[in-house]
Amino acid sequence: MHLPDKTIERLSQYRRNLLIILAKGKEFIFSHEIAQLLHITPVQVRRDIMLIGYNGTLRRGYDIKELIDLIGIIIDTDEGQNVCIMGLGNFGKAILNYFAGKRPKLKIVAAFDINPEKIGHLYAGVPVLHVDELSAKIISLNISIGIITVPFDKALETANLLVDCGIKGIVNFSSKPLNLPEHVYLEEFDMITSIEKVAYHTKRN
Amino acid sequence: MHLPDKTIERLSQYRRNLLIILAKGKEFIFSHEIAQLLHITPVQVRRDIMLIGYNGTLRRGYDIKELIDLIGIIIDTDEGQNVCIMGLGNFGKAILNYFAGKRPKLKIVAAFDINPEKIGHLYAGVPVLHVDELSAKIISLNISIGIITVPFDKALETANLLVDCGIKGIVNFSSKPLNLPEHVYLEEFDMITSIEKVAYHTKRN
DNA sequence: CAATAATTGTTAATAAGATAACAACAAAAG
DNA sequence: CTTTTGTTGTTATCTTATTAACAATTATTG
Repeated sequence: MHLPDKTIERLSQYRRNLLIILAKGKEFIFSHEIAQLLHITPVQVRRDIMLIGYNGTLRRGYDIKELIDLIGIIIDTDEGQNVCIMGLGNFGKAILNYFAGKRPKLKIVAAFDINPEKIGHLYAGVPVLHVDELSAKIISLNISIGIITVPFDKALETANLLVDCGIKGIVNFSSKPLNLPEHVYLEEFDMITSIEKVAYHTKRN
Repeated sequence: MHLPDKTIERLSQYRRNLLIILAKGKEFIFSHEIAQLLHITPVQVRRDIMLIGYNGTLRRGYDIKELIDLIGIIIDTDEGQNVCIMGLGNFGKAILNYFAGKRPKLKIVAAFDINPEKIGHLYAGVPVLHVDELSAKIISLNISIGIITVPFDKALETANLLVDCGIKGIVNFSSKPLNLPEHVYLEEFDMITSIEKVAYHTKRN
């Protein structure tokens, strides 16, 4: 089954919002209610749900629990995946705090840095290790995803390091465009571009 | 002149990379060289450049300086725009460090928080103020763009506050989907979604 | 000086994504 | 029991974005 990229993004958001709704005790939800949560159209919600092969009940909507579970089956692996952060600056810390314990199937198990003052401690419950240990730890901790938050000029070597260690996917927060081998999935995440985009759009009037 | 959204994003990236190349003393650049920097196709580069109405010289390529300047005219305003950060957690700090002095036409002039220990100090050269001052400062400092880095559950009220103060554009890093009036431009920036997207794509094999 | 290679600018084709339209049908109302 | 209303699932349409194709033309080579 092929799913469009944008659908995957929305599924992630559906799930997060549905978890909150579920916790409030609601059991069923209509497409237009989900749409309202994300500020998109109901058609889009229905289409996404169609694409993943789920069926709601007419005039009752979608079973929230079932939908959450199905999205889990699509996005996560059974055993979950382990993640590491490259660079424990403010950015890395922000992600760690943010993530800590929130996604049971996506665990940040290590942060790597080169600053001796940081190494050996825990941050948000996650051990901070020296980059020299990367290779060994990726294997022993079974890490498949790396998040790059190092400064611009270290990004390239960090990415290469991860690739050499057999990483499967990378999220790059460094604003340095990366070029990875085909078998490594890359998600670029460029803050500056986002802000400049807003600058452009706020110009007119 | 209407420019596609994606073109704007790439222009921002072209400029940043061209600035580096220019600093190295290079004067002209071919479309395929720019393409290589961002790991996209040369056609796309040429098309973007066409859309902004710039002309290179055949077999010499594009004048780097001119291209940078033109991108500046498109993205920036003459006087520049002032930006504030809402929330001086790790995320806010990361952005401040990152940005400090880098974009002359896009200045972060204030950070707002509610923690009394932070207020009154400077961080990365930027004054940290109490949110109560927001309304006054947005006017006196002429702030037109706000960056939201507060936690999930504070995001909504923070956004409303900004809107009420007449902000023109918002970048939302909070993972809480926002719904703003039409006249306020919104850029959502969802870290968790990015990471989950990578999780999805690294599943297969 | 003629032929070849390289590179831009632009139009045409394809692909991806979003929106609209609507048939099917269940529940509610009369 | 019949009609109306609301909601899903899906196909068709429209829009946006990317890629391919190629004419025009300048520099380089022989």
